[in-house]
Amino acid sequence: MNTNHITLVKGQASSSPKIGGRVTINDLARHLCMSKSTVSRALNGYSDISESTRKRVERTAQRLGYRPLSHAQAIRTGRVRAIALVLQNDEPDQHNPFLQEFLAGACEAASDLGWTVTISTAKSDQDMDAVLNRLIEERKADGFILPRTKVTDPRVQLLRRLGVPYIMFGRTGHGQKQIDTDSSWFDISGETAMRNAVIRLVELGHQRIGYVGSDPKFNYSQLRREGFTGGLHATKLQADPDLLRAGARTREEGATETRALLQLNQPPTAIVYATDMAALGAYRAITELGLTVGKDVSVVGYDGVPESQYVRPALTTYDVDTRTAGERLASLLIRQIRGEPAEQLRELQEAQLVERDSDGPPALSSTELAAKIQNSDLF
Amino acid sequence: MNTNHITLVKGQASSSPKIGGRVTINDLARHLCMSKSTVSRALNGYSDISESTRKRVERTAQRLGYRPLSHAQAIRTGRVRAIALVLQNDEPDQHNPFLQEFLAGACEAASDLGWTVTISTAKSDQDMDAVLNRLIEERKADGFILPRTKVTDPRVQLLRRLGVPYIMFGRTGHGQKQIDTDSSWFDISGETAMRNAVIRLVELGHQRIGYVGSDPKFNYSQLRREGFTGGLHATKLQADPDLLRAGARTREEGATETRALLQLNQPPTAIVYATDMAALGAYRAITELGLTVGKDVSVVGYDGVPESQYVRPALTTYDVDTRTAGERLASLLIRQIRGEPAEQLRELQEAQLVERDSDGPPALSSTELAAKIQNSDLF
DNA sequence: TCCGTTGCCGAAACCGGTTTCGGAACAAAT
DNA sequence: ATTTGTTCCGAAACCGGTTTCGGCAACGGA
Repeated sequence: MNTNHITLVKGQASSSPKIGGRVTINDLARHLCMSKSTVSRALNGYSDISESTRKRVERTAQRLGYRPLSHAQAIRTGRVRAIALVLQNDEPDQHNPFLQEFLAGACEAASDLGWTVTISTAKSDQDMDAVLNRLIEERKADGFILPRTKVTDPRVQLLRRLGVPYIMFGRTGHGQKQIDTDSSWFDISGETAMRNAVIRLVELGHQRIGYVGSDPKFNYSQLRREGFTGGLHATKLQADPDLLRAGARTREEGATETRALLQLNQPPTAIVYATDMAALGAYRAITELGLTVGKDVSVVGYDGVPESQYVRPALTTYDVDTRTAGERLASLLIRQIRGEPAEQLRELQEAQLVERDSDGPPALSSTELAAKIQNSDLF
Repeated sequence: MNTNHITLVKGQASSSPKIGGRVTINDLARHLCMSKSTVSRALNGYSDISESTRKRVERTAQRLGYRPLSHAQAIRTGRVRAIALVLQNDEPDQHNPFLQEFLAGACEAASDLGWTVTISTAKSDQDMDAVLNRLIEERKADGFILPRTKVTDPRVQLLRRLGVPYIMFGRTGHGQKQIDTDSSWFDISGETAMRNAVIRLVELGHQRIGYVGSDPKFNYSQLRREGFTGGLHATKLQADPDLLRAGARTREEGATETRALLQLNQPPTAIVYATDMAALGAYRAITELGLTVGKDVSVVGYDGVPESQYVRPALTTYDVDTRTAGERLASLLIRQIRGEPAEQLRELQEAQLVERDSDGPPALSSTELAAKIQNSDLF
């Protein structure tokens, strides 16, 4: 009777201020007739709780649908169980067709572990610094995913200085020199793709192969370019510096660089592009010279943008699995936050060749091609 | 001397457990020699704090760089100062080129007010329910932005039932019947654009104008279709049901619907598309029939996807300012959470016509066009 | 002069969790 | 029969804020 009376009174006392029907740790403790400290430790796997009570707590928590508020935990633990993604918004040709898939991957991975993803955007490098600082000061996230790693990346410097966990999408450093010895990263081996592209084209019979790179400030540009030259080396083709063009960030620049290549005395019969955007720009340049993509000039891209399957001829490219990238990045970052050493959390993945119609055996030799272009130029 | 001693001791006592150098409300109160409750009320604009002390508190807070932890506030207030965006991921042709701009707008608006954006993805309608429930239970957000409003939207039902603030990107209901009398929304008037497209084409000399709609489950599809028929009505053109095609969700379906239209006995000399994707699909269908886009068949799209400016001929379309949409949505939602009545937080914006090369005066009459198509079909 | 307001602030409770600390109960060792 | 450990749990402090409540001082009115 006595206990009954007590529970009744307690029940009343607690039910009136309860907001939104949430069940708190106090409700749970009351239900179990134990202290809330025991409940908390049971749920958090402390070793000084007996196996039997732990089970009991877990079952009841499950049954009552108890879910701790991450921000209530955060006030003591300092962890909000959230990771952040800060997008930089000042690049040209901003439309990123992969973003949704990337987010889907990251969100799913985070969600499976009971974490959430907060997102923010920055307009410039300075703004990026401000945004990161704000998120850190207000502890809106326990760690950061850094997309589009630059060769020297101010974000990395800031986060490392503050000791905040982060993971890069892309490596820093290239060639032999691995600059970051203590960062974790996930990346897709663009250099392998570029290398394979060269080998593929050589096997198709090409002798002169051009290359159009991407924005040199991003680390992947360096890597892809090295992959390309590595491919030349592997196939014993000599590297003609005239055939190496850098820095096509947009479709238009891709067209411009392509024109430059095709107007050489010895134009390439095939061109490898560091990005699909540049490759798509090339279509126009090639067509305008009266040439046919995939016959007169072979084109190979990289990224696997959706448009690549719709252009005519469809673009042969190396497809990047962006969804998996998001997934791996989130999951690796969370593991890092949970204490695993950053330098052990690294993964490299290959891009997938998608063979389509924009490349094939050369229809003409470089010299013949030059003549044809010379001709069309007269108009 | 005495005070000096005290501050020293207190400073020591507080500096040792201080984590990450953050300045807390206790630090601030100590600095100001007042109670933390006064500090809190001063910063939150309570009326029982004198103007002079409020100023003093604010200045010192500024100087010391004090920023309250939103999750520490949340535990008492129930507000985390965050809005959520849940993306649904099961649509075909998933690549949303606008997402980044949309996010940029939303993040910037939120950030300016000191709020953050958390993001999540759902794989299906049921999953959407689960994701929303989780975010609400764990109070990860104070309100939700719902993109791609459906005609009957389960998300709206759930959130309304739970009394959680939300704002729709798009209206529900169409025609005369405004179903939601108490929801807030932001939308772009697709119906006006469709209507204007018809008027524009009629002024160019077209008599038979076709329409290819979008996925009927989305509310905007209904609205745009009504806009199109409204345009016919306004120009005294009679509405031929054969010329109305529904439900092209992808490029391929856009091509299919276009073929169906062009193989009518009296084909349209111009076609209006509810989405650019469908319009881009039409290019192939039109070309395959030996016709020229912009001469034999005029094409007008809607959305303003980046690709629309790169196809040849460049696509005339109605451009949607997605960035502003994100900005307005976030800012309206936050105002709603802060207490403004939802039904007063509604905004409608117009899409911008971008005149390009895919439409023009009809080269042939409908009958001549039919003959030409008949001919090409023989091959 | 006394009293009732009013303005302004501090003390303390509170929010929902985590973590420290100490002690009860029991078993094993001396 | 004590001592010494273990095992396991409760009480209470704590995290960084907000909010309630009460009280002191000054002020105005009678």
